[in-house]
Amino acid sequence: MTGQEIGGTAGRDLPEATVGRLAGYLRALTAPGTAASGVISSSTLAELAGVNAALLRKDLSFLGSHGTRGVGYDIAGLADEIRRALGTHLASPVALVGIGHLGRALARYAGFGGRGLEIAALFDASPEVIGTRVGDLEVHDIADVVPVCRDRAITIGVVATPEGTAQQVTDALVRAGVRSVLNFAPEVVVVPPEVQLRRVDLALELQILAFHETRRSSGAVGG
Amino acid sequence: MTGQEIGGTAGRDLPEATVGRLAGYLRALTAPGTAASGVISSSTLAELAGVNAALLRKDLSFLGSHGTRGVGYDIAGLADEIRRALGTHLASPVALVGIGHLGRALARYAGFGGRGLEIAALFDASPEVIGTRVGDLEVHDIADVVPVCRDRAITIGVVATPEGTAQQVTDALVRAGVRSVLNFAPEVVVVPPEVQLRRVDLALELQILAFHETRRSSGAVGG
DNA sequence: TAGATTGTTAATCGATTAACAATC
DNA sequence: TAGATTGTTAATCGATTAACAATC
Repeated sequence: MTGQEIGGTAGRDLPEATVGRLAGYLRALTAPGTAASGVISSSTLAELAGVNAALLRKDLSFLGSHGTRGVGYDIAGLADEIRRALGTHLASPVALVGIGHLGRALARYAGFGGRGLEIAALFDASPEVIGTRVGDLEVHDIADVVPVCRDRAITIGVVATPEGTAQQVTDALVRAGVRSVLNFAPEVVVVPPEVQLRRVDLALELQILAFHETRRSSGAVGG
Repeated sequence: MTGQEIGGTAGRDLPEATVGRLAGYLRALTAPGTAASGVISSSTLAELAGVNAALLRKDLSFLGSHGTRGVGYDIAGLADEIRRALGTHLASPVALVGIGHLGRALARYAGFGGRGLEIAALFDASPEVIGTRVGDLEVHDIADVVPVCRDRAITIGVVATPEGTAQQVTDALVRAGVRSVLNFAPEVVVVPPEVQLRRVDLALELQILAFHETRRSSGAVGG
């Protein structure tokens, strides 16, 4: 799992944490408030992205990116380099399972397009939802997940179903050829070793926040 | 920022990462599939929670928790210890701003109750939404955020509004006395130093997943 | 006692930061 | 040249893991 340099192509082997931040840099670079051309210094961009400038430079150095000493980074060029590194030009098709409120929020989320992601198929188990449309897409029966995903060459799946269903939904996605799963259900899901799994627990972040808040109000720490 | 032991009370000074996992242990301990009484070993619980057993024992050691060597941990007793450490018995009131799909998903999220969190007030800016009800709660005008939050002693806020509004909504929450903010909008938000801020970027997790997926399918690493 | 499992130490790993030589 | 800013090194920090003595 340590740095394997492959074929001399720079920017292949990015630390996990760097990948997560690069998206933030790209967002800052392309935000309405940022000039589209010209140069930007690491300290300015770092402030826009909310990180330390040394960390930003370190992250960019993984891309083999080269700014100009004494000057800064070319805005358009840097944006292109990050896009290339993240593969945002490839528009990976994504299957979204569970068309409740969270699923709809994700389906309509505007930010996907520019980030190399395209919601390509929607699935649900409820007869009232199957056959309806959300935006441009029709909601399919989860029972059809295998043919639909195969047909659209979908390899990424998002599980936004109610608690208790995540494992079977994930199993179905894996049978359909999905190799990466993002699970929003607050359950442990098991996948074969060749399948990548990430989890987002919406309540957890809030719980962590509440923990610190409670600690403060009970006077545990000064300041 | 290094371990300050305060007043001899065990479990006060938990590493950030430990706090996040404790919630997962509690969930596993209280899941339907787990016995409610008896003992459980660190390796069994670790598997249920999806973590390494040594890490689990280390996390629990921060609580001053004491299992029984050669036996394991008392299930009910451990659950209580974790609840106490996380403060889940305190039911912190939370204000939720932005009653779109994401906001509704959060408002109805069943998992909050048992986790020390209570959505106590809803706010939106849209006249069509203000005055409607979601579950037991009426949606208030965001303009009323100060009196409503003060009245209900709310110190935690969740921002689930469309892009471009997060900063002003956060400012309003801070004016209303909120000291911890969870921001779901994919923007950098600035808060006074005494206010705690966390961010969740829903698209980011998917983008990270897609990055690894793309890497694999382009043959960058052997599998 | 023998077997099992904790609690803790020490080693490892990865991520962040400060500092500064290189260089535009 | 003088000033500015990168790219990189070394120091630091925190989190994870393996190993094992303690002990039930």
